[in-house]
Amino acid sequence: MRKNVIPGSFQLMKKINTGLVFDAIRLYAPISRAEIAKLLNLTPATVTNITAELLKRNIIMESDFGKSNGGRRPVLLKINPNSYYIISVYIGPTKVRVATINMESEIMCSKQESLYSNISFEKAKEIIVTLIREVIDSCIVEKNKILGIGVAIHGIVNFEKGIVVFSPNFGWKNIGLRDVLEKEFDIPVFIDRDVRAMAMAENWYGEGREFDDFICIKVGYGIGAAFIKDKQQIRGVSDGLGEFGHIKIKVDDLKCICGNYGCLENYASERAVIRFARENGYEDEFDIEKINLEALNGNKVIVEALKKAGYYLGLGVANLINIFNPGLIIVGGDLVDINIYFESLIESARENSLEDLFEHVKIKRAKTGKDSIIKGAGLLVLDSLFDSIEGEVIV
Amino acid sequence: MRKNVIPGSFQLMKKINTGLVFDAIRLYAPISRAEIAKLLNLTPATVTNITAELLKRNIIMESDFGKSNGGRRPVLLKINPNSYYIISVYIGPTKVRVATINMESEIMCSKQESLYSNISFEKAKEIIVTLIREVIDSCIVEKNKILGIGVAIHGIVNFEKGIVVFSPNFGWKNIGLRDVLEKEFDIPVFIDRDVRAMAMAENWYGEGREFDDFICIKVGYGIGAAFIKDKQQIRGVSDGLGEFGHIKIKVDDLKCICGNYGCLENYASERAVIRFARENGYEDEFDIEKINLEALNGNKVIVEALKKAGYYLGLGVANLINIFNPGLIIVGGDLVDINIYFESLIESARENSLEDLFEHVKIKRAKTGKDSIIKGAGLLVLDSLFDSIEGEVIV
DNA sequence: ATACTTAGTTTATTAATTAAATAAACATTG
DNA sequence: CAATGTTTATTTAATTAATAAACTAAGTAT
Repeated sequence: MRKNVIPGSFQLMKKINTGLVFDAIRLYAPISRAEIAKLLNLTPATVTNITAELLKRNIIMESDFGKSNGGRRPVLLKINPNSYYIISVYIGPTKVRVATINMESEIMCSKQESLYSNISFEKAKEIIVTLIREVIDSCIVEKNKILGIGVAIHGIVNFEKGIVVFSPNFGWKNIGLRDVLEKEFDIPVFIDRDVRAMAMAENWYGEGREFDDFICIKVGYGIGAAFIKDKQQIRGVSDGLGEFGHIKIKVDDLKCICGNYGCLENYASERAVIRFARENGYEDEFDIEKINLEALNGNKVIVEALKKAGYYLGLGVANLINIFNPGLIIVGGDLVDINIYFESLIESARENSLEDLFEHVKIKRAKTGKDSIIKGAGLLVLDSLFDSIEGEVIV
Repeated sequence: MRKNVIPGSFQLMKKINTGLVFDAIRLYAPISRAEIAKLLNLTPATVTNITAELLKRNIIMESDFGKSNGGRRPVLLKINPNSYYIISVYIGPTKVRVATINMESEIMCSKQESLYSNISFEKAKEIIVTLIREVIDSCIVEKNKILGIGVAIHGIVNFEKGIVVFSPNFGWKNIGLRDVLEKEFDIPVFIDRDVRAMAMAENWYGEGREFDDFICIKVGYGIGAAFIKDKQQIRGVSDGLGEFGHIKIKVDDLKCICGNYGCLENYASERAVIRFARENGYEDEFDIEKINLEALNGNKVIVEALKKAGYYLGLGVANLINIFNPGLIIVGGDLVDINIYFESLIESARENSLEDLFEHVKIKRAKTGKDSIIKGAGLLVLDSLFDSIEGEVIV
């Protein structure tokens, strides 16, 4: 039996158009009603109605007059940045960061705390809950202005069920994090994996702004991917989509932490760069900053290691291009910021993909920087703003 | 700027619901109005309205009474098989087949003709046009009952533009096949690649019937893939999605016809099986039937070649599983019908994918058999039945 | 000063779903 | 077996939200 059956209804119509208008303002503010109507193929009257409602709810505001185009001056609309707030949580492998962000994804205040390997969920929960309370208090946000809590976490997450399926660093398995936080704070909670949060940040504030569909890749200790289609996340049948680091690019080669052999992660991640360098006799301690420094200094072993890893990621990217014919691939992570790695990856992607397909794809570095994941976590909440079933919206 | 902006409107509402009702009848006929309403979350009144229109247009018909469930007996609806017809064309590497199919994708009559390598488009066009005329004549179809022409062709096709981008066997490049046929017959023409047609057949009449989303793989001389999401084809930014045969699974290994190295096609296609067998000293002439026979007879060289090729396809399939977390993968083609190959592929897919993801995927052989592509070509037309912009439908 | 443009709102209309009432046809039960 | 309740389907009226068209507002161009 089919699952995704959403019949046409007035609610749906309204939801679609309200969402489109909101998105148009998010993307192109300041923008006039007339422009929105043209952009979305809606009649001016419909735009007036919808914007009136958004204005009444304080979600948007009239900001200024635009320049006349030979007639009455347009009234420019924009998001009302501080009408509502979102609590963003990023649970990384070594620390947790909590922030209050506003409707324009600006960070109002932010606190963080260290985490350690194999920390129990109980302990971590206490830390997280405390940070959330602190952040709420320090921003003096009225509690009824908080739309919800968005959580990004490394590892495997089931968005629909709100469960942390597996968090390698902490050893957590099947933790019902959403329910815990919803019970604690009594507001809606959304949980997703880090790379998906990053993709959402790029979707609305980064390279993906002008695109409906793109692929986002995050290279770190491991490698993950997110797929955006029609500005929405695709999550796969069991919310497991995006284990891009575990595609096989070599047969029966190195064993991976996942138990299999020849996974891309072994050849293209930070782990891989370190291994390549070690194999060629580099003996110093190093982290990602050291690598970058050495690369800039022209250390041959490091340069070669970066080139090699970049080559392999390019191979993986080429596979995505050949399979999926995407228009945009966004790559993020510390390694990607190193030119040698990025250039090698581009060259390899070009070399290993079909020419006709490579011609149509743009490969870009993530634009949203250090805060992308925490901002993206918040966008999980914002994206649900017009999703409620009964036509009743959260706010 | 966003591209796929379809605002909510009455037209859209109607189109969605009419499409859903039609699809429900296609999939679950004979089915009553009440069941449709329950299935689709529509009110009985809406279903009455929509079915009344479909009845008036002769697209569906009332077939029989169902058993009472304690009240009035339901009236069962089904597709009116012979209300309209579709001309289906499959242009394979060595032959072209043309058929008339009815609304239930039954083949009413079918003719075929050989083609040869490097045949000019002019010659081929003449053959195809003649076959279409013959098929129309021999079925005594009133011309105004023909919905359109659906064409499936091997190689690279641009569905939107209706262009054959590249047909390796014939050496065709950028042929405007749709325009040629539309000018000739003055009815709508739709063109797509063979694997996508196959996917459509599986979508409505094969393993994909109960699924919204799946991946379809066709193994032949080469290897292609199609992606179905929400029962619709995904085609990629330049209609080039699905070059699954050209993902790299070995680094710097065998050169492929595409110019690159280490493509999956080199290790998992019919070509690969033949090469593996040759490498191990098998010298007879052989085609796919011979291979199957030898496999059944336990010829070790052939068996090993099949196992090896199956292993590699499984590796590619595992990559798809890891990347996309699909719920269903359908594999078709002559090789797949050979048990040794298929079993090896399943085992390899299991071995090379993440356990959590493999658990959620079903890997099935294509169910629609020899006629799948020609039927699928017709479904390209049927799927556009309610697509017209003005709310005016083709019929 | 007049005519024309563009922006945005208001009013009336329209399309299509939805709710509610009704009818048809059957099953169940005391 | 008559009365009652169910299920199926249609009809009617209500409702929703988009749309068309008229209109107001506020500008530019000549």
